[in-house]
Amino acid sequence: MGERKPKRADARRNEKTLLDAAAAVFVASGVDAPVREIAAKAGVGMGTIYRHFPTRADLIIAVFRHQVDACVAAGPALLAANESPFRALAQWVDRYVDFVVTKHGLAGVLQSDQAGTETLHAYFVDRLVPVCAELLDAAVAAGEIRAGVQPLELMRGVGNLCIGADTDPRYDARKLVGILVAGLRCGTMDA
Amino acid sequence: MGERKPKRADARRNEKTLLDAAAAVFVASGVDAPVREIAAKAGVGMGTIYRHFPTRADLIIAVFRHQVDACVAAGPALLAANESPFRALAQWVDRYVDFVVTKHGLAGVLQSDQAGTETLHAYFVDRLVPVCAELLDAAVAAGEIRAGVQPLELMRGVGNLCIGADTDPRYDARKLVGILVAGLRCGTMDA
DNA sequence: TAACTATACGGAACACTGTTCCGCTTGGCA
DNA sequence: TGCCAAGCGGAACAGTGTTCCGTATAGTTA
Repeated sequence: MGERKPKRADARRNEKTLLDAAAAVFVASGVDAPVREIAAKAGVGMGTIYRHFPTRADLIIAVFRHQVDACVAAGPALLAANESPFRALAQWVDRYVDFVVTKHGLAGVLQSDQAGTETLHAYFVDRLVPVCAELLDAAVAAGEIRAGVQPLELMRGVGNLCIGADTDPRYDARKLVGILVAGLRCGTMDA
Repeated sequence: MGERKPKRADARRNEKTLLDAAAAVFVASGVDAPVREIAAKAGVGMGTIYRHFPTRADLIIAVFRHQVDACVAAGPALLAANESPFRALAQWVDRYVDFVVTKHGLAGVLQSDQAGTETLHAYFVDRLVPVCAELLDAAVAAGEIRAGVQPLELMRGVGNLCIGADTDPRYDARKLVGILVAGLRCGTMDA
């Protein structure tokens, strides 16, 4: 598994053109830009875009795949480089937030329960949750944070906090995520 | 100010019918149910629904107005009833979360940057932020939480954390909000 | 080089949104 | 009873994501 059947030359060329165009449009108009805009930017018809990327979510995944991979790789690296697992976790979360916040509207698309988004959501979860789990477990084992927080919960919470950070300058997602992470240190809330 | 010009009898009747239908549909199909579905449920044409509620957001506001008012009223009450302003804040936030989480998709609509949602967003912010500010200030003044967190930030953060809580049983918004609130107690994060 | 075919392409068409428009109906009054 | 502004219904519009299918062509074979 892994190797794709070699496609026709024009198909390969179009796929790359589309990825470049999508990346450019995502930066310029946000991740929720119309598919037609991307097709137009690439100088390609609707059929072409949908044969290469069966759904909008697949295109988004393809564009951000490398950055997600980098984030996944950063987890163990931070854990190895830090004395404190908690600091590794905090830094990893910061890195993830930086990634999400700088892509206009990515956080919104990620959490939207619109049809067709399940693939995208699942991709991020599948890749990132295991890494988060590792960091979380290490921090718990070191006694630095409370136990009982699920990795999936934390990832979704962080992702959610990033929503709208790019459209409202009064809303500082990094700050709130910082507070959330700080909250992990305190014991269960005594309300 | 305050008193509306008296409308025709059928208009008043339709307005109430629409509110009831909308409330029912929101419960059954979520807050993002199609407008047509609400019109159908009310046995009314599209024109009628849009004359009474110029935009989807206005209808949502009308349906939830009472519950928002109740939440606004609860703020000062909790502050008066609690020895600790922090506990008042925590309880108030819990109450808000309960409200938002039990309305399918409300949190999502609230944060969506879709066109036409500004009114809805503005309504919630205008009503709730002052209350939040009061509680927040009191807790800061009592030295129970860190300073420097803006009321708007906290409200948006809490609202964001509620997104998707109704569609994924593995995601517990109340728990995460609890962690966020707990994070307010700790000093600035020492990453 | 010429023919042939699986592969790929373009873009019109579809289904579904929120919203607007306008001809028709009707409540309430003279 | 007759009038008409207020109100109504629902077709039509504009903007989504997605599908479909007739046409063009890359790559192979004669």
